[in-house]
Amino acid sequence: MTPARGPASKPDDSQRKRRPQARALATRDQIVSTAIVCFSNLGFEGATTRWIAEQAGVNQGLITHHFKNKEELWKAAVDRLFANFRNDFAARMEAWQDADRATRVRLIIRHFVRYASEHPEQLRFMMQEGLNSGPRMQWLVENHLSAHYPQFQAMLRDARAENMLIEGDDVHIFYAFVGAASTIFALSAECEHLTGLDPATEKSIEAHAKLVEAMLLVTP
Amino acid sequence: MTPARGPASKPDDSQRKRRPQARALATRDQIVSTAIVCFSNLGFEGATTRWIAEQAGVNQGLITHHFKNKEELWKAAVDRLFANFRNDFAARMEAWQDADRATRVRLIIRHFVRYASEHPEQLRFMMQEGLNSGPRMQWLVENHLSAHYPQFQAMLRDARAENMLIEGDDVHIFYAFVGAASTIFALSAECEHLTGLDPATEKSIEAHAKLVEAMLLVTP
DNA sequence: GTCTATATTATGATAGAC
DNA sequence: GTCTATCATAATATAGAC
Repeated sequence: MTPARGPASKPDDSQRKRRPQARALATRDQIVSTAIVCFSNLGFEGATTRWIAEQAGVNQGLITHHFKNKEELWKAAVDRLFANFRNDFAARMEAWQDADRATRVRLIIRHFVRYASEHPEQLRFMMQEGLNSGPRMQWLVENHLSAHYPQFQAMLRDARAENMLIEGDDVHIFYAFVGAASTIFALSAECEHLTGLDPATEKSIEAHAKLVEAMLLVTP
Repeated sequence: MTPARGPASKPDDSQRKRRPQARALATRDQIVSTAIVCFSNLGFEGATTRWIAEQAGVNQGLITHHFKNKEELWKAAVDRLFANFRNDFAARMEAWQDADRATRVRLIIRHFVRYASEHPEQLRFMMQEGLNSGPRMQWLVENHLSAHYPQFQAMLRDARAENMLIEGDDVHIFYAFVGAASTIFALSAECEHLTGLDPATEKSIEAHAKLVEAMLLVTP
């Protein structure tokens, strides 16, 4: 397949270095992307390495080579997932730095709903693991969730300073907010079967964001 | 183990009928109860029939005998789960039939939160299956969920008639409500790891019920 | 109905050629 | 780094004694 590279029996390293590495990284990338979808839809046990490899269009042996085992692949998938989340919100917060505090609170709430609609795999992932209390859930909390919760609390502090937040303590508001914002998108297939509504349409996302905002914030 | 029943080599049916049947029903019951916990915690693929049999204290072969296969056991577990839910709410609705409409709406909302806290397995079960769109999810919607959704809509109708409901359409309010009410209990292990709060305490349940009620109903 | 033993399959992981 | 072939294991389902 690859074009002949002349009579040299052992190719020198300078030629061989870049290209294979780039391809290897692409392979790794492709496996992680596919793993995110598989794990979030089927759970850790439900997703098989064979199926992930097949969907990714790579050989099953490569999963072992790049990630050692299924558990490490799962961690790589989670890392990618939260890196995307962090990058997205970091960019937004920078864009909103000039807005006043009350407006920023509303923007964050609405954007979280929008992010949930665009990344239902993130929410499914969290629920797949959060439902039982195994070691993977613990790893997830310690390595990722625990860093995000204080950011959420900071938002609540701002909202309270503006007298716009519903009464309740942080923990209850956190889970009520996350649940209200994300469940419809995490269960989008069920929603469509049950009610006929596809929650992923622009109109539906906007309606849900408006509802969640109204649920959390008191009318002035 | 069983006391000798005399010299009769073939026991007559009248004596043999009741006792073994009662024991068989108890076995069936025990398997279903255990299956509910296992399936809701680990998901369909994660829960193994071996583990369920072991936890239930019965032989693995009995699962096949009573339920034919894993799928049928799962359906039996769902049927039991929703039967409990229906019975519980039917009893409540009867007890509240004399209350005025506005009070009944508040009672239903609060009781749903309380039920969620007392039966986190129900919510975990729904989420385990609702996250992917396989045939089990379809079965669940058609055989159980589709019967409950109109009841929820009836409650919304009452609430709107009393001008106490937040603005939004039925589908969005439904999933926002279910998510806000149940997520904290479905993810109780995660919640405790992340925040230190055990959501299953009486104080916490009451606080969450109050919050969810405030999120759904407008202040008069 | 209950149990023991086993057949069959499918999964995660590995070995080794290229 | 990539691929094929294979091992070891664990799961569902079955067969048949009691």
